[in-house]
Amino acid sequence: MSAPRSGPPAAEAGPRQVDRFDPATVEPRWIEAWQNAGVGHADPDSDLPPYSIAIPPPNVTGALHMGHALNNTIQDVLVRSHRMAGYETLWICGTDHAGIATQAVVEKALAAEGISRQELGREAFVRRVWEWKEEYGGRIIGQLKRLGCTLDYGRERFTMDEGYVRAVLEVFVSLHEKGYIYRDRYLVNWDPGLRSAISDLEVEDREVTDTLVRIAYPLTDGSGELVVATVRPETMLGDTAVAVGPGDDRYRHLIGRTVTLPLVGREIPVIADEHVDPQFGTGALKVTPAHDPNDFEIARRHDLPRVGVIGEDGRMTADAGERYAGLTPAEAAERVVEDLGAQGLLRGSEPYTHTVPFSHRSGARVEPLVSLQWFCDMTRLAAPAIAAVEEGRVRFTPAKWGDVYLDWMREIRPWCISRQLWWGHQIPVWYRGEESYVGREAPEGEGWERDPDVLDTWFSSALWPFATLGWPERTPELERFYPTRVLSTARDIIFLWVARMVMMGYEFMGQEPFADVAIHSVVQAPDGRRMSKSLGTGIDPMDEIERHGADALRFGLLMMSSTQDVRFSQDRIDQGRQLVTKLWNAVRLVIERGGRARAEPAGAATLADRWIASRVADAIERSGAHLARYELAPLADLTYHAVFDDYCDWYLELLKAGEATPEMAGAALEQLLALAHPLMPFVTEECWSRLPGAGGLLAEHPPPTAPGPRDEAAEAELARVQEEVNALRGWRAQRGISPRRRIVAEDPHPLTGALANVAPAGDASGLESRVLLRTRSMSVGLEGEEVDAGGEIERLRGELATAEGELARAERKLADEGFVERAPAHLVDAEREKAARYAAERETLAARIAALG
RNA sequence: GGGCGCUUAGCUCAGUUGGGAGAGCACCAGCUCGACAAGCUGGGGGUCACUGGUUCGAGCCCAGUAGCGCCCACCA
Repeated sequence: MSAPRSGPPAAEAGPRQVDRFDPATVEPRWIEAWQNAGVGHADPDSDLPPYSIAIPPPNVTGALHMGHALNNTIQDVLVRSHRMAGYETLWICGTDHAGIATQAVVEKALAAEGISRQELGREAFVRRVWEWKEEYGGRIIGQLKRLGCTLDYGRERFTMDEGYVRAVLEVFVSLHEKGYIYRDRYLVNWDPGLRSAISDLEVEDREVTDTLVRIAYPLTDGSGELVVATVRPETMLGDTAVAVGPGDDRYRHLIGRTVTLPLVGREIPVIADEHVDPQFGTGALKVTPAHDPNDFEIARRHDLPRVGVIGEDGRMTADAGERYAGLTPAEAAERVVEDLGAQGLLRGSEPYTHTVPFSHRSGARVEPLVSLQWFCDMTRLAAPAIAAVEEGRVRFTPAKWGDVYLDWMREIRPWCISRQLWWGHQIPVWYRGEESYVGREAPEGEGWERDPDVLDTWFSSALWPFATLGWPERTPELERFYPTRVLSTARDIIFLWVARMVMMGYEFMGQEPFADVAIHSVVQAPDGRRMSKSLGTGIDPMDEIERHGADALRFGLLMMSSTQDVRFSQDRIDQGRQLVTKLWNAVRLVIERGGRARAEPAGAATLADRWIASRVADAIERSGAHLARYELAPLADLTYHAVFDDYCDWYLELLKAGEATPEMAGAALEQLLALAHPLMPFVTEECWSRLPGAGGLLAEHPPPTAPGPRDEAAEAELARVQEEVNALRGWRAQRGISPRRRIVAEDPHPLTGALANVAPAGDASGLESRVLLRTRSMSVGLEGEEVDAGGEIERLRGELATAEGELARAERKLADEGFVERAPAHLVDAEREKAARYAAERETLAARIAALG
């Protein structure tokens, strides 16, 4: 009887005003409250067992990106859980100076002012970078706070702060004394864009189509020519040999003779080397030791000279000859081909697609060239780090990443640690004439010049887990919190960073830097591409926080997280937001019904109470198991369903129906808030603060404990209720019967009655003639309704068909001797029970159809 | 060239030892009943990439094929 609402527009009020949860106003309050309470602060003198994590330090250039948001959410979940569980928890906070990246950003800013770093000079430039760091370095820390991360902000470190510089110097000097660090003229990956050497790990291969040119090298004695193939014709100017396969009959007679290098006139030998593939090109390989890694090795084997024709400026050197010096390699290539053509020495060309190294940093094509650099030999450092993973003292999750790590470590090569940059740890080596000095401080005496190069950023990052704790001093923090417990990261820096931390940890602390390495997903753009600013595919986590709140973002990211790459899913963030709202509203209801925190269940617990206690116990148990295995998505999922399904959908409905007590409602809610808190700290903290009887911060609450024991009987009984209620709801929906219309049933469970508006039939036999729904445990009828025989028969026939299908299926299985003999007994029994039940149902249905028809 | 991973509902993804395929979103239908319309209830929707094998039984184990992705690698 709903009269159409009419009247003045004012009366048409929208939905009733509700007290909504607003993350934008609530969340910042708690950041401050946690900070004031010292929630992230770690005390090395505490008696509690330690639990520490070192944050992968974000670059000072940076803003929080989605990968940071996920990684730091994971770490905060771990840290908050352990803090609640009674560990003295330290989450080490800090940022990385990120040599190349930061220098590039500042250079770019200078360029906008029309200044180059060279014009500014080194000292002034470095000052500018420090200013930049002061201005922007704090931004990402602020963003971590906004995400809810409970780092120990009071102990913030920077990879170039005073103490850290001491640690780096100490390590360099020590490794040099041990003979691991040495200086050598060696072929390195030269980045002409950066004008610096870069390490193997900073090189990426890209596919490029070049032209393979065939060039004739005349034999010196004039008896013919040898044709070589190359994609880099300009490098011929630096050739010092031609190599052929040792077993290649075409060229056997030429080995030991010489050819005259065109355009240059140098007489160079024809040599035999295993490296040459007779099948490729002409089977003759021009050898340019100064600009090709293979040729470099060939030259070593054959003791050939090296002629560098490309310089560190990326241009042809004087050794390339007057006609080419100063040109870019591309220009030189063109001119070389032209000149060779003029001399009639070209023997054809073809397009050739191959992979070519590019700088990961500047994007420039890497120019391999021989250069004087500092290297660190890794073989001795690697040994204990390999053993650690083999023996399980450092465990990767998922374990396959341990194999990837080991494969790389076992083939480890020297690490080029010097960079021709200005921003970074300057190499602690001084020169005076032929003398050199390696030390923590400048040597005594006049005329010493410090090595201008700086160390690879990862050299300092490798010390992070112990340098941040005060090493080389034996500080209380170091004693207490090293080794850390877990390193959380994506897989892309396993070699660059993780492996090097393990090596340095063993070398300088004699202990692994962390017990676990938890590798999480890389978050891709929704279309599967990389999230990147330049591609325009980036999604800013701060935008998501602004729109949906940090809790929703955290939950969504955890749901997405996995062991493989995942596409960013807005829907998961929405799911998080819904859980936030649900929790909020649940608390409102519980408060309204007199629920309290820390409530002692007064009277006898009801069935519903026993059931929710058991469900909460189950959720807590499972969450602990997931947490221990770094399974964050299942953890988030079970939290969602514990709150949504068990507590809100079922338990609170029972509470409203008077079948549960406010005491248990409060007690269970308290534990669910504690359970969800590490995932969604803000809304849970806010809810906690509103719950009568609650005091103190949820962040400092003990870990969730079940408000009652596991209760199989209660769970089984409620499963029956759920089955009945679901059947009734489905039936009502199908028949268009309002939930408000009361129906009768033969022997419904009392809770079914309460939830589904069902009353026991006064006269069960009377009901039998108008049974409209049958579940495993009850028959349902509608009072006052005459059964429409036709429609009812049709419906019953449908049910009959289903029952017969199920029966046939069960019988088929039971007829299978293999199944009956070999399957576990409980499965066979279950199948027998099923067969019996459906057989009975078939009879009942057939009888009812007969009665109606 | 070597290695690793992926392929499950329209979309994004779960699926722990092999024992009747799940979630969120989307879609359809019905609901304002005092926690929640940022909601509730119900529903439809899948040849688990393909082929073969092992097994009483395979999304799951094995072999192979195809497509996609990632990592490592010194063939001009």
